[in-house]
Amino acid sequence: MAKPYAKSKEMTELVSSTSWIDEALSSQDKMQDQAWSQPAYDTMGNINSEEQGSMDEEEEEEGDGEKPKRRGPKKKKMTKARMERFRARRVKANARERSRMHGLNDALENLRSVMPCYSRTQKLSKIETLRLARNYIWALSEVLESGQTTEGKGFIEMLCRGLSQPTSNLVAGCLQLNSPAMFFDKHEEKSMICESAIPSHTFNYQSPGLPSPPYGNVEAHILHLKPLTFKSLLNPSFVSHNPDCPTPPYEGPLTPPLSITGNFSLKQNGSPDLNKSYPFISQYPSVSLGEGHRHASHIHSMVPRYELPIDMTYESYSQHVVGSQITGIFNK
DNA sequence: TAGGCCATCTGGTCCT
DNA sequence: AGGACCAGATGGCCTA
Repeated sequence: MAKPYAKSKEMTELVSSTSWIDEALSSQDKMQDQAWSQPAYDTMGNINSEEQGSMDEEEEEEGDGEKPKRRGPKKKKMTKARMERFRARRVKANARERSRMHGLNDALENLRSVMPCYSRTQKLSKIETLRLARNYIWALSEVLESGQTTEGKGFIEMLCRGLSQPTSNLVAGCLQLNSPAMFFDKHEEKSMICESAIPSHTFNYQSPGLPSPPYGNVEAHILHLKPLTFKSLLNPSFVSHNPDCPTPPYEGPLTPPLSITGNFSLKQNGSPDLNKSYPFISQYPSVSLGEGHRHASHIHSMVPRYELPIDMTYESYSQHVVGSQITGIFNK
């Protein structure tokens, strides 16, 4: 089952460290040195005559008089010098490729950080990040064009389209948790929460009969939604131990607000908004945008994208924010 | 143990 | 020639 990917400790340290590449390079060089120090074999598994004879000529006529002559450029034999050059090229190319992929991953991490549901410890997989990003853009477009609210099932449905069930749970859990009013406005929705017999710790965002992850029918995903159980959320062990915990405790500086122009703008000076002790913290402190962007900015700021402060559990959050509303329901 | 996800290596292709 | 990009192969890690 696809689960939000959590990097191992070593991997996290490796990525965050600046010295990883040197170490990786040196260790890989060592390994490759060992590999390359072995006698050179040709494609048939025979020891290369150049290695045996230690000739330094780079090109040599191939001495097989039996096989028919081949057209095209003659295949150069791998002399020692050519092998060394090839090895050096290969090592450099590998390093470049690693660097390129790290750049790609950095970009992906940036993308993750502006998703409506972000955690550094429990990351969306690459493919799910891209899918969620696509949905996010689409959902925001819908909000802008049709005036649809971001605080409703419709918004969550748009976000969850095509996502795997675990990711849908994650996103829905995040957004529902931070938009409690959404599910307490209507009587029937209260009933759904109270009546849903939900096993253990998972968000019951599943749709019975739905193809298992990864990517079942989109409509099935969103049309069979049930709200999460706040009961499970209120269990501290759920927050601290459960791998499905939607947003682990906030653990770092806020992610930069997304500029409407498509650039990521980062407030250089501490924003008063960031220093406030919110029960949960908006990711988008007010930014100065042009008149034309005002509406878009407003819409964007409405997107329920929050992370819990580090010292706040879901329980304390729920008690603090939802208060008697939830308590009353659970006491039934 | 299978499956998902990942990083890395590698060879091919295209471009400068 | 060398760099960027890509896709396939491989093996490690993690979880159900």
